Amino acid sequence: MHFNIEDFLPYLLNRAAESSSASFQKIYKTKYGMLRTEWRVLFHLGYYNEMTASMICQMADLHKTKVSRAVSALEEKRYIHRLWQDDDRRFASLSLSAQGRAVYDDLSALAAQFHNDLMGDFTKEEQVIFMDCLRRLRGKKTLS
Amino acid sequence: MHFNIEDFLPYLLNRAAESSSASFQKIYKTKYGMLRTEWRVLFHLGYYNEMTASMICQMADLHKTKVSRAVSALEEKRYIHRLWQDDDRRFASLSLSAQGRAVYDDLSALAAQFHNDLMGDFTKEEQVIFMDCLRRLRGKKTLS
DNA sequence: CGATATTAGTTGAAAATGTAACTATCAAGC
DNA sequence: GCTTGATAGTTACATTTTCAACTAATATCG
Repeated sequence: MHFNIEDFLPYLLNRAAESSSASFQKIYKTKYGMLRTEWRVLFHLGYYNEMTASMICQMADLHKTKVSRAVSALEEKRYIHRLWQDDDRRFASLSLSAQGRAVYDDLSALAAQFHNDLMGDFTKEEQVIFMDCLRRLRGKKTLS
Repeated sequence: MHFNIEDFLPYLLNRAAESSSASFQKIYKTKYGMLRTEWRVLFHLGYYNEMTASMICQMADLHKTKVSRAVSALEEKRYIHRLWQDDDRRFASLSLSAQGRAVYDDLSALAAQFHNDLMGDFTKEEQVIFMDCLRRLRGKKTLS
């Protein structure tokens, strides 16, 4: 059984992920002082409007400590509101502040543009297959 | 311009990369106590036989401090030899020890199997396109 | 040769992450 | 109501990573 470095899927995926994230990371980092997890939380809230931290954990497959810290950081930056629920006081409902919404609007527009730039090299057919493979891979755990 | 979370390529790539790395990571971590960078360095040496640290930095797109620490760790585990060159005493030629080679053989066989498991869901045509897209993406830096 | 610039690699401090233990609240069974 | 067990989220500590400064060796240019 031959093993070729450059063809090893997890490695290829990581290289592609790192390389594709790198330049976009610079944007939200320098422009808004956010870390990657903060950006992830922000765009989940921007997209779904209202979520609890544990919902974000599930959807984004992030550990609760990471989300907890990101939420604190975003709250300190005044990008989100945290509303502790009366019917179950363990939960807090999270949502974007007006300022956070503005940041989200700016970044999501850039993200969409960035996405299109990346995809631009591929034919329509390649795009469909590529995205489909990625989606099917996400969540799959082999050799457990 | 619409922005859909689940379709944002860097996010999809990161999710797929994290998920596909997670279970394999457990193997080299529990079985040989290695970190990801150490595994990367190890398989580069296994594949290319002899490299300097800076060659690994270039090929694997890793920062020199990360490689430096991984090399020290691998040397401490007696998986690699470090040979300082006489003609240019800044360089050290790195190579696997017999023990390191054995570890590499074991892990690369598992890696090949793991890779095939992951790819197993895709048709031959999908595989070709998918890998091709990944390779083209790696190295591309947009919106710089 | 001697000054300056590069290159290979290391190290220390600060930032970020992961792990496990923790608090606080609610739910279920008795 | 009271005990036990789950769930939401935080905190403390150890491990990793990052960033910048560092040493040591070679290269370049006068």
